[in-house]
Amino acid sequence: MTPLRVLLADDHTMLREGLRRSLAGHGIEIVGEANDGKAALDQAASLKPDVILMDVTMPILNGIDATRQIRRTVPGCAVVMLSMHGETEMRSQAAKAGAADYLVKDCSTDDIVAAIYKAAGMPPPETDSKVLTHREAEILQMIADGKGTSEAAAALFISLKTVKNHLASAYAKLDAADRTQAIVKAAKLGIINLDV
Amino acid sequence: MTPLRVLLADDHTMLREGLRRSLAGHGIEIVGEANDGKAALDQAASLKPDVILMDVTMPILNGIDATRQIRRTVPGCAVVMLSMHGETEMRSQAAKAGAADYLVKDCSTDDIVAAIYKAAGMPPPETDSKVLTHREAEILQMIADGKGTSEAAAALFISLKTVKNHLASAYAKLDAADRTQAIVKAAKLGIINLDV
DNA sequence: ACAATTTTGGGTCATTCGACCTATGTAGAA
DNA sequence: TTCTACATAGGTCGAATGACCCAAAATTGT
Repeated sequence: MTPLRVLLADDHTMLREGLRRSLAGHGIEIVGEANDGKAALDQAASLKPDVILMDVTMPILNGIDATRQIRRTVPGCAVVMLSMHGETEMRSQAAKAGAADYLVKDCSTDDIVAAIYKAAGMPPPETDSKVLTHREAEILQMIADGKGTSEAAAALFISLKTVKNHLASAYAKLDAADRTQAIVKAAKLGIINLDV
Repeated sequence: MTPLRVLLADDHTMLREGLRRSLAGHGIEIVGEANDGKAALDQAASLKPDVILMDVTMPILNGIDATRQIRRTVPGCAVVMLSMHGETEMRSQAAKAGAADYLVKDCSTDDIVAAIYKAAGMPPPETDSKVLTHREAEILQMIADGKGTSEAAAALFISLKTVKNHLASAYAKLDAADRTQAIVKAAKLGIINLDV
């Protein structure tokens, strides 16, 4: 019922925003973001997230060392490590530091979601909040970002009619009377994201 | 810059929601709500809010006793007491327990805001995010809550035209092209609230 | 008392929106 | 293969929306 509370720890803002977007709609709530290992440590203590998605290479304090300390000081937080490459060496170090999992950054969103739930000791919510199709959610997100119907159509290289159809379908599924309600409801469900 | 983190402790859900609404748009973030004194104690420790708005009469553990314990265990949290009545007796007990202020529940939102900032040792943000007039924000909130234009008009006993005018005015101030963008922007600014 | 702001109300206009309908191609599942 | 779901695209139609004007109470501040 209550969404998994996740902390993002990565020094790349762009990647964090991408993750924030990608993880929306999977019952995952991003409760905080950290730029470096030290910040991750602090936020882990104060926010007590269920899971921390932590990059290996970060300034000030690297992800491995941060994980080791977090596992000691905040044992309730599971840590999923992210890395650019899949070096065996790193994997074992991460495991030794107490990481629940180790992912390479080019894996799919579903992989990340699965790893997060596995780390939290929960099964992924399957069809849970997957009320909307990818396309519907994508278009709804663009509307929430301030694009108009025709702008969304242009950006996606599809017809205005198609955008309207997807929106209409989304409204029906969300039981929303208009796009404003749809945005609000989708945001509440975590299907789209109003941040950034 | 960063909003004041406030915890609401009151056993009346309705009053909490009202406060949540009222305090939006004053640079105040409601980080949690508690139903009773014990929950307030727990959440004060875990959330470490800047200020706690605490009712005097609550089940399990009353507000005065909860305040006393919180002031001892989480000295960083200032406590503003709320009461139905302004008994002198209570006031002095609250002060003795370490409350920063004591408000009667029929005071205005501005009074509460002022008390919260005073308790946090900060000046209220004056004209800060007061981009919209009360009426504009009120109507925008109703739209966000799923009401249509005419429903809002009916609820406020004013003309449909007036509602449209307020909305148009709000759009202009928020630099929003339509109501959806206006809702999103207003929510980001904390002027309205998408929760509840 | 006066000025400024807010709230209220009106009108017109083109544009957009959402409801309702059908239809095609492409997947994937049974 | 057949069936289902999805994405794509079109049409029509009435209603709602937003842009652009305007003005008069009511409130507030000075």
